[in-house]
Amino acid sequence: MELTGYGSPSPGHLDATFAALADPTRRAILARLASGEASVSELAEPFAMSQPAISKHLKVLERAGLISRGRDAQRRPRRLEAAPLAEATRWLEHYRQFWEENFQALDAVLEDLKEQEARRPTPRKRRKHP
Amino acid sequence: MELTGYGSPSPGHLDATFAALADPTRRAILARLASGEASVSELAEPFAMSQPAISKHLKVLERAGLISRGRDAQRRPRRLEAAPLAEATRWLEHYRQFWEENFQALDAVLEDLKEQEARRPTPRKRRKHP
DNA sequence: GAGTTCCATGACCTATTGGTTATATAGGGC
DNA sequence: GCCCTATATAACCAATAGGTCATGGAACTC
Repeated sequence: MELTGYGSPSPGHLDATFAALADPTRRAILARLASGEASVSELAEPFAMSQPAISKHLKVLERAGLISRGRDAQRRPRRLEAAPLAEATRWLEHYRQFWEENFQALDAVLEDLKEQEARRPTPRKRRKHP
Repeated sequence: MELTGYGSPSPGHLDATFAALADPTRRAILARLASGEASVSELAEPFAMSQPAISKHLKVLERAGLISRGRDAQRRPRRLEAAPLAEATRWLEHYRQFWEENFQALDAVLEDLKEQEARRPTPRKRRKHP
């Protein structure tokens, strides 16, 4: 089995990763696993749904590479595998600069508008976004 | 209907945000919008799918608060709204510490294995996770 | 070996997703 | 007013998602 290579941010994984993260039950499961591995029944206990439903969620998480399955007697403890989270984070980081700059830029634009409106009385046509 | 409010980063939004990010077409659209606002037809152009399909994707992005709609003549230029991305990133950041530690731990384990294998010839039973 | 615990899987149901085509609406150019 | 461009919307369809209940199977307990 191959760890997602460092070199190949194969975007197919992002699909599965983000899809897995889109469900609150699954996010809660990951949160639980962040504090250590846990058996299926332990993971199921907080939720008002059947064990098979949890197993399905676990399968989704596993196919996204977000968890792995161990074995300990009858138990199949799940453990968090953070690599896909790292990959997803890297994708989002790509935008961090953007939104941070964005708020600064917004301020700048507002300043600019104040100045310009103080000078020119009427702006013109083809408005872009306000 | 108005601009997506600045105010409510409720966690219900994480569902919609991650779900929106789970599709490669939508991620590509966001990437495109990171370099400036664009009309629907501009956004649709790179893709081998119909305009209504793109409009549907845009609706998903909009309901997730990831984009907003402007108006310019007949055009309805979309603009990136990074706030939900920030929220998603914050959720993931929660795990950053975890996976960074994890890789350190992995290194440590690998070191350890090298040492141990140099000494003991055969390891044993009741494996928990490798 | 019989029962029990833990988990996985199959069959089923409904709602949602992601695409299609066809049509409607809104605004600008002439 | 008429047509063209840009976008939205409706109706439809197949596939997937997220649950259910029932059953199966592996591994411990006694």
